[in-house]
Amino acid sequence: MLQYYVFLPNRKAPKVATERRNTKQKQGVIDVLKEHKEALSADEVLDKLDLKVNRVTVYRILERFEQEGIAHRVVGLEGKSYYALCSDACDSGHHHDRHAHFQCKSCKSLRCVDAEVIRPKLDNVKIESVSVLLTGLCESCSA
Amino acid sequence: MLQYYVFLPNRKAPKVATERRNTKQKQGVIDVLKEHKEALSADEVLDKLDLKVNRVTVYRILERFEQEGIAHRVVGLEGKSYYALCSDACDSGHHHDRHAHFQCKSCKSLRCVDAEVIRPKLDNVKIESVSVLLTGLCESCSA
DNA sequence: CGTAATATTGCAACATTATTGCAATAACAC
DNA sequence: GTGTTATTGCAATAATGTTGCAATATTACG
Ligand SMILES: [Mn+2]
Ligand SMILES: [Mn+2]
Ligand SMILES: [Zn+2]
Ligand SMILES: [Zn+2]
Repeated sequence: MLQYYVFLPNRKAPKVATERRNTKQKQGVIDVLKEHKEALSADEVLDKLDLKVNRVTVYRILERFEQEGIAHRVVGLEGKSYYALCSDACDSGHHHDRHAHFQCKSCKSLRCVDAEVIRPKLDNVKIESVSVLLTGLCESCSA
Repeated sequence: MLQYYVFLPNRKAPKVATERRNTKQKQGVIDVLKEHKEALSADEVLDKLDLKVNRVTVYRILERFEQEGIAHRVVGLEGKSYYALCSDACDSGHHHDRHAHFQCKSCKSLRCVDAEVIRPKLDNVKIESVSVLLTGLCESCSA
């Protein structure tokens, strides 16, 4: 069966198949993200990859996954980016995840939490995204 | 009149006065933050300072202002830190600002918005802070 | 299948933001 | 004024992410 960039179940093929190529590096990143419930930084992904992949490639893959709606990005309190696979049906360019995230102040681990986020109204400006980051001590660190 | 670290009106003097010293650099940073309604990054503060101050010093001053409850820090989507004076009565180590922030996707300008943020409950972990970052295009950039 | 087109990768260099160590300076208590 | 030491400035370093470009590997197509 011919596959067009099918990394995840229920994933639509892009209009022009040749625009995207299925590589073992991308698949590796997908696998790592799938295996971990926490959101991961580029370095964390790199560490957990079986395959030897260049640092820059991981950055580029994660960036593209975000654009394509395969993963979403969360900025931690230290300014680092963390990525997690999108659970909802996110489109290329439009994320529909509307959940909050939690980051541990101590170990910096960051994860999606099951708390829906509502989009407030603001005068004069149109709000395109809302990010909610909760912080505190995680289970391990508070024990 | 003798002043003990009195940069802002209604500011309590610390227990031991010698722990804190009133310098023209700190006063300069305070003045810059007071003059601008937007939250400012370290570099922006540096630019707007009349006084010539070292870059590292600005970082250190802003960091301490946050610890002392003089200013609060917001992390933008690019991972940079922005600072704004605390309006509420924030204590050393405890911020009581409970408002959201808005950042323009285009010009990256970031500002406090008058939308109160409630603290959600989470199982297993105690939430210590909540940050809400709204993004979109600011008035200037959408025109 | 074999070939051509080109998306993707790897490497090295660079950019940006922030931190650290340490000696020089300056604010404050007395 | 003098001494103590918090604060500053400077240079070096760290951490995260980006860019240019040549080499490579994936896909389309005959
Ligand atoms: Mn998430
Ligand atoms: Mn604010
Ligand atoms: Zn933790
Ligand atoms: Zn703008």
